[in-house]
Amino acid sequence: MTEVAVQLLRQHGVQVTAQRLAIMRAVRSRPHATADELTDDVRAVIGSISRQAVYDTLGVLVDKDLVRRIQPSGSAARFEDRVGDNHHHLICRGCATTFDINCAVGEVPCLTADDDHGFEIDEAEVIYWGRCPKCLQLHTKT
Amino acid sequence: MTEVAVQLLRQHGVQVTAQRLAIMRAVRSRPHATADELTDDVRAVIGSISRQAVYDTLGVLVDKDLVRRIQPSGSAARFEDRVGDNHHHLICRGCATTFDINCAVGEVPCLTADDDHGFEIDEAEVIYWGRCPKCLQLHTKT
DNA sequence: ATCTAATACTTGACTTAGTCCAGTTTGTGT
DNA sequence: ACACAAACTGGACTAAGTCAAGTATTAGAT
Repeated sequence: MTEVAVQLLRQHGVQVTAQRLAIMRAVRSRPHATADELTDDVRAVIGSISRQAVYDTLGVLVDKDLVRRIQPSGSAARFEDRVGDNHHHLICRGCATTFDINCAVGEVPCLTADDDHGFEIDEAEVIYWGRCPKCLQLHTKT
Repeated sequence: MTEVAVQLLRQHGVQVTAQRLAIMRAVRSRPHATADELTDDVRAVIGSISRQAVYDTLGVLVDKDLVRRIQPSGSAARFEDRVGDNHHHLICRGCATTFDINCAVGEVPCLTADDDHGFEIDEAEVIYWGRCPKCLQLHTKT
């Protein structure tokens, strides 16, 4: 029985390499990590990898919709393997902690703009900004 | 009669300087511009300005809610002076052209997450991604 | 009108995130 | 096992933004 990651890659016509598998596992085990954090994780497992391989692979995975890239203000891009369910994100302005949020109103109302200006829209990205409980305490708001 | 920009700054307890006024006018006259583009615009008007002054000023203006910062994937931060009305954005994946979009469902449904994880949420940012008519033509999709 | 303290601006070095490119290595179908 | 396409490495480079020290400007008090 072949690992699921291997199958996923094959299914999408992508060559299977040690680096790619390690990156996929890293994304899975630490959602919302930056490319740098993933690089560290991968190095801890397979010894070494070039920065370029990490960026290339993440690019390929995003392209094949095996991984989703989110890019919040003021921080590097983050990656997650939860794809295809149109969920959103809640990010702390203080510490950048990120949570997944299910689509707000049950259906997918956020997916339809009132005027599409002739665009072919393929995604509606929603980010909720605020402060997590921990950061609220620190900035003593009386 | 004092210019509106001057009044706005004074009202928010911010010193009025030639640089700040020029930046505010630039943001007003070219919405969704990057810091670099604004720098160029300002230089064209008042001769010269340091990069730092531009970043500082934009930071102050964003802080005082006189300007809003948006940070789309794969491009530098962009700024606009339309604030306080919770509108969203439609961005072309091809050329980064950006349009304002009024809140999708009339009310503000996008502002409430189904589970706030104890966060104090202050903003829901929505970005619609797609391809503008021009870019659709180029990538001949038959 | 002048002075002064606080605020803002300039310059230049630095950092972080990411890309480009040339050369080497590895995966996969035959 | 072979060959070639695809992927990886290493190093230089770029873009966006920040830091810090010194100089100039603003705005309120005299």
